Amino acid sequence: MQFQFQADLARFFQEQFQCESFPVAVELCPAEFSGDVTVSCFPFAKALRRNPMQLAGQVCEFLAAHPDIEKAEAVKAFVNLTLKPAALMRDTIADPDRLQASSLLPESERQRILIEFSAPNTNKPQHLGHVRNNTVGMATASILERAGHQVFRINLVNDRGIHICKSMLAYQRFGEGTNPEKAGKKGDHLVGDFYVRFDQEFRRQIAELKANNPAFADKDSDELFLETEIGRSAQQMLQKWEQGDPEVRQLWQTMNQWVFDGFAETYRSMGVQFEHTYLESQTYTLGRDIILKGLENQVFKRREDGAVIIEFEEPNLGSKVVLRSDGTSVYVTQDIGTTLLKQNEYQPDRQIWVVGDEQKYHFQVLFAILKALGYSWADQLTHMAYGMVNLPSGKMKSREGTVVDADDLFEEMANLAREATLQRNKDEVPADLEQRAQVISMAALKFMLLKVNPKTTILFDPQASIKFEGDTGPYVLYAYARISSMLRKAAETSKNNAQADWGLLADEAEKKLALRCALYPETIHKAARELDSSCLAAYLLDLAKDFSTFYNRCSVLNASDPALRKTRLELSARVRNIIADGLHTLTIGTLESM
RNA sequence: GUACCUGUAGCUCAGUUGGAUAGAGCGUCUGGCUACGGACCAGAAGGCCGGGGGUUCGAAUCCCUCCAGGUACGCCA
Repeated sequence: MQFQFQADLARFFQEQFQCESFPVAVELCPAEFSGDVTVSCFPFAKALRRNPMQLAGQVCEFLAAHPDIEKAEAVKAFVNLTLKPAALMRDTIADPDRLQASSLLPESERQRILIEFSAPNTNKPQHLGHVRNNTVGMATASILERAGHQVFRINLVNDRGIHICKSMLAYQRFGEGTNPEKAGKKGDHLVGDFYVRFDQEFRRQIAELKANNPAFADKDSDELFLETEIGRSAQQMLQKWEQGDPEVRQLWQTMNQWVFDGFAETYRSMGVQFEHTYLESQTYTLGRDIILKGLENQVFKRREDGAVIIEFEEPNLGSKVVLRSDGTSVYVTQDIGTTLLKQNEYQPDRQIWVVGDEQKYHFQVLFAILKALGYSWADQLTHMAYGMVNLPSGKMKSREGTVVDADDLFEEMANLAREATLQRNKDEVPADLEQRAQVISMAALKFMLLKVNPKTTILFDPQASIKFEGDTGPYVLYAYARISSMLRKAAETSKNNAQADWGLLADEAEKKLALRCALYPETIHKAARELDSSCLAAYLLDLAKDFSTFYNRCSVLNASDPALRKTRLELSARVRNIIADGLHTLTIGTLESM
C-alpha cells in the first residue's frame, strides 16, 4: 500500500524534527476500531527517541488537516484514519497498471534461480507425499517467476539402485511376462506392485530364516537382507546392472519406461513441468573426480581403511565419508557432482532444493563440503525443507501399501467435484463438466497443501477427504466465477455509457475490498522472499471473503445510479483479475462458471 | 546422548525484524433466499498461546529451563 499521505507525513517529520527521512508504514485498521488504515507510532518513537503517545498526538493533528483524510483519531500510540473515498480509491485500485507493475521486484533484485523438486524413484507410483512436493515445487517456482526472477525447474529422477532391482527381480519371478497393457494398469502402478511383491517374499524368507536360526531372532530385517536368498539375488542384479549386463539393462530399460509413462500422466494431471530432467543413472558417478582433487588439496583426507572423509569444524556435523574404501561414491558425492553440473549448465545465482525436512542434515553436509571446496556460490544454496504428510494411522509406507496413491486421490477428488457440480446444475448438465471437475478438484487439493506453511507436518485424513467449503480453493474459485457471471450479465444488459466515479464507493465493504487489492504486490514479494506460498493463499482467501461481503451488502447490477453501477463493476473486475493472477501464481486454474 | 522441527479454540491451521482487547475455517448454536450464483452472508458460544522462570513500558513472538510429539545423526538413497 502506498498512500499520498505517507509521503507527506514523512516530510512533516523531517521538517519538524530536522531528521533523516524514514519510511512511514500503514496497515489495515483492526475491525474493533473505526477507521480504514492505521499508522503505528512505535517505529517513529524509536527513530526519533520520543514518547510514542505524544507523537501519535502530533501525527493525528497533522493528518486530520490532510486533504485526503476525513477523520483521524489517536488511540494510545496508534492513529486510526478514515480516508476520503476518492483518495482511498485513487491510491489503491484506480490505476490497475501500477498495481500490476509494483508486484514485480526491482530489476536489480531479479535472479536466475534453479529449483529442483519431485525427484521420484522409479520403483513405485507417486503418493500424497510426492503430491505435496510437486505442488510446493511448482508453486514456489511460479511465485518466484511472478516476482520477476528467471526460474529453471529441474527434476532428478532416481532411476537406478537396489530398490529398482527389487521390483525387477520380483517381476522376473512372479511377473509371468505381463506388461501395463496386458495388466490394464498404469506402468508405475504395475512396477510398484512388484516392489510390494518383493517385500512379501522377503518377509517370508526372513520369517523362515529366523525360525531356523535362533541367532537371527532379534536382528531386524534390514540387517539380514544379505542373509536371504532374494536379498542376495537383488544385490547380484545391482552388480550386473553396474557391469552393464545386457539382459538386466534391457529389463531395467523396459520397466523404467513403464514408470516414466505413468509419471508423465500423473504430472500432466497436476500441471507439473520441468525445463530439464536429469537421470541419476547418468550422473551418479560425477562427484568422484572432485573428491579426488579435493583430496590433493587436503580438503578431504584418507582414513586408514581407505575411505575418503571430511572432518567438519562445526561439531554438530561431525565427519562424513565421501568415497567408500572401494572407491565408489555415496549419496552426498553424487549430489556434489549434480550440483556442479547444474551450476555449469544453468549458471544460476541461486539453487533451491525442495526436499523433505528429514534430509536437513544431508543438505547441511552438502553445502558445507561445497563451501570447503571453495565455490563462491556455495552460500547461495537453499534446502527448502517441507514437512511430511502423515495419515491418522501414521507414516505412509510404499512397500507396506499404506499410502494415499496420487492417481487414486485425483480420481476420487474429481468424482466428488463432479457430483457437487451436477448437484448445483440440476436443470442442465454443463458441457464442460469434466473440465470443471478437474479444475475444482485440483484447486481443492493444491490449495489445501499450499495454504499451510511448508514446514508443518500435515495430517491427512482420507475419511474426512477434502472440503469444498470454507477455507478452500473452491471458495476462491467461486468468488471468481460469481464476478465472471456478473460481468457477463453486465455486458448483455449495459445500455448506458456511464463513467466510473471512484468517489462514490464509500461503503465500508467497498473500501475494505479496495484496500485488500492494494496489498497484493507486497504479498507476492513476501511469498517470493520467504519461499512461502501460504501467505499468498491466505491473502486470496481474505480477498475472496472481502468480495463476498461486498457482494452481499452492495448491489452491483441493480445499483441505484449508473455511475455507481459502473464503478462497482470496475471494482469487481479488478478483484477478478487479482484472483486469477494469484491462483495462477499458485498453479491453480480458474473457471468462468462452476 | 547430541542437534533440529513442532506444541495456539473440540478439530485443521494463521499470527514472530516484540506493539491495541490473540485470528480464520470446520464442527456446534441463532439468523438471512420475491437470489447481481447459498460452494454464500450476518451473528453467538468456544483460549492461563504445553508448564515454569526471566528480559521489557509492553511477550504467542526474545532468553533460560522443564514436559510432550516428530526427525536426523550409515562406507542406504
